[in-house]
Amino acid sequence: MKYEAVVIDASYHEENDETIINLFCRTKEGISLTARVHGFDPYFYLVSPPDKVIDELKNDKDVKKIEKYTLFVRGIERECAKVTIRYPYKVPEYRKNVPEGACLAADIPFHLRYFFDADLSLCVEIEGNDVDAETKSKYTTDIVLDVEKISPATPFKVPLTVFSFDIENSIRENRIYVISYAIRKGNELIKDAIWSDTDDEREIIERFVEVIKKYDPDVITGYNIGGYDIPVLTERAKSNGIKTLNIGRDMGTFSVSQERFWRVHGRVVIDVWMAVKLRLRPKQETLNFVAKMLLGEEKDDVNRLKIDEEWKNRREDVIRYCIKDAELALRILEELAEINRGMDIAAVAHLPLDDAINGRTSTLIDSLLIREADRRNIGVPMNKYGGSETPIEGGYVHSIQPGLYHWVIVCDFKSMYPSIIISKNICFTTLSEDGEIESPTGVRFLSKERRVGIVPSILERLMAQRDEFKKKAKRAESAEEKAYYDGLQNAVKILMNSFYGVFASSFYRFTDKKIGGAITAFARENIKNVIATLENEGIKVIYSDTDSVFFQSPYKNLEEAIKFGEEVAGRFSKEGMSLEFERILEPFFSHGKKKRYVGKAIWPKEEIVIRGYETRRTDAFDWQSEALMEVFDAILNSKDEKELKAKVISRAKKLIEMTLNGEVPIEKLVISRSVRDFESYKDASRLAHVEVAKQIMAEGYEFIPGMKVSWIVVDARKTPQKVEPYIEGKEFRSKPDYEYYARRVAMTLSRVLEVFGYDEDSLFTGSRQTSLASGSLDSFEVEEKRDEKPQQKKKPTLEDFM
DNA sequence: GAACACTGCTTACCT
DNA sequence: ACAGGTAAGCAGTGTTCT
Repeated sequence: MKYEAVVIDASYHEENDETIINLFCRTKEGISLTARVHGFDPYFYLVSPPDKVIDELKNDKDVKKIEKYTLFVRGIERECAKVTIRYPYKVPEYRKNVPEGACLAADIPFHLRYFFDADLSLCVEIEGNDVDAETKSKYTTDIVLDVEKISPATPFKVPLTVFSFDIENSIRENRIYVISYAIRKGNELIKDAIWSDTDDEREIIERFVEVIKKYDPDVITGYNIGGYDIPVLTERAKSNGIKTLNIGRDMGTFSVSQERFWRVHGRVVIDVWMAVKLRLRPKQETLNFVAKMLLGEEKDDVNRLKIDEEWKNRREDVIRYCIKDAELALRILEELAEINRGMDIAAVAHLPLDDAINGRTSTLIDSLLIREADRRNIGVPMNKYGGSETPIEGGYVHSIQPGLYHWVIVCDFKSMYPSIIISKNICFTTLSEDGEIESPTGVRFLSKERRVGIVPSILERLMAQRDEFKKKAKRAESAEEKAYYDGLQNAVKILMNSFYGVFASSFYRFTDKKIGGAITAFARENIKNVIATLENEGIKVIYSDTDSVFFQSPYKNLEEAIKFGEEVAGRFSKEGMSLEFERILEPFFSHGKKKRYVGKAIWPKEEIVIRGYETRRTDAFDWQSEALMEVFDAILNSKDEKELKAKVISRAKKLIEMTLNGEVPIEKLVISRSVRDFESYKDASRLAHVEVAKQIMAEGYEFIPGMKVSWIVVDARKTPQKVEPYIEGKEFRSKPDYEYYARRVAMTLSRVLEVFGYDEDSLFTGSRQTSLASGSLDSFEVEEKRDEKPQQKKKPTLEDFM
């Protein structure tokens, strides 16, 4: 029988003195399948090993084979020994006895080592034989095969079974009352809950395990399961004398890898909270807040703080509430398309789904790079941990003069760092003192003619692949097909842009700081050259950040501005570097600080573009963001200075006055911030957000490091300022410090408004402004900005507005 | 003693 | 355990002005 399937997760285990690799799959037909691979042994390389070492290894009963290889290591060909051993778990023992740098490829997870060597990808074609009944009983999948033949298959999509769960347990004694679940299987949504009339906890857990076995899900998910539900389940199973919680497809249990990352063989564990944090960046991260925001639905009304009484008095409601939680988490995950995204990354990085979703960025790069290195007999060094080096210099950011500008053209280099790597042949395999390509840092790389770097060639391939997917998306005949290719091209883009980061990191196996430094140096040189050239032509360059350049169009009409933008973009696109004409902003405003601007895009589509400002920040309170937004609206839409002033000054004053008078809904004053592990702070005792986290824990609410907490400032005159937690659904009784809030609003608005002084010429010209005497506009004075070093100015105070 | 300047720590953002 | 560059708020400390 031949199966086409996606590899959900891969693991290995010992069986009768043999290491077996398990590939846990879901087939095209929707069958769950375990493919068992026999006969693959772990190995590593030793660089120029002394004869003595080889002799020792030859006599080692755990060493199966020693072969000679010539590998390219640190710039030259070296004699190496490939050492094949019996057990994967023994590899660390061998590598720790070898001097640094003399051991290669001894830190690659064994299941990935196999994946790379067999050149597999997310989608595979498997042929094999059914195993005997006894072996089959060790797995939960529909089919268990011993693999005869396996090969990569062209990517396809398979609907996965996703299992979301939620636990309600007693606060007093930790005991589990109910476990609910919501399962997506095809188009079906199955919802139910497990509890016991006699409150037999062991029975609840055992029935939960049965449900997992029955539905055999590919993904286990839930809201905050990593920090809460899984630890509770694991602990309660232990307390009940359950030896292994057979959740895995190999009947294994959860294991924790690095702090809060849970894994279980055969399934992908996804914490919806993590996905939400990453994709949505919401102001608050509670399930209720996110569900409301994303699905327009709220949780049922059960008081979790009084769960013991609730369970006694309104059991049905608690069960319903619990089911709803599991369902909401599932639907949020679907809304975020997190699994699809993971499948796309896995497909282009050629990894099992779990490694693509829960793995590190370096794993994605490893997957491409190690295969290519092996093909070309290039030694694969190990990652080097510890040792923090001096950071390399990053991107160039052009300082920005405060003001309102018109007809601003934005261009940016497409995939700038990957383009530089390709065009300058930057790679650890081309790094050489007698290279012909010299970076501004003085580091040299060999020309393509002498040696094509493996990183540049991989990136070139990815670029071509991305173009191909883009073409297919364009030609797609259905919306579904278009979305499919669009997902893949986006995954390739993410992958390409991840290369620079790992090469600039201090621990990655192929990293050399000289490489990362050379990339950014070329980038700075390039963008500075664009800026200088434009300025020489008399074009006013307004701003630039890393790979983008904002400049004023000499033409104040759409048709000619577009033509000009296209002309500039075309002119600076060369040597594989493509400058793209991104948009026209009319008008464009900044108060003179880098990474903060706002503009009205009029081409290619109409939209408001805001970067950096409080409206983008999750730690600003809504009232502050909304007030600033009103000001931006006025700035972007006023016909002239008079209209702007008429609109905005009195309105700003009014908003601040309202704040001072407490005429603000309390929920618009909520401030939220993330809180790390308490131990990680230098001095946690005076940080408002940390105090809030401690307080909500003391009140019995869930808090897990990394979570956002919310509060309201009630007295800012005290040091440290006095704050109180703000908890949804709980009435806030204290009085906010309205003066504090008014001052914060005043600060935010004045930063922007002080750009507009009384000098009529300076307004709406976008030209550099001259210093203005403050006049009847209260404190909205404008100061001259000179190059990099802005002068210190007097802080505007609340009184300035009154 | 209030006001201010400056530093260190912290978070979130931009590319 | 993918990078660096940047703004801004708060606490603490030292300095200056009143």
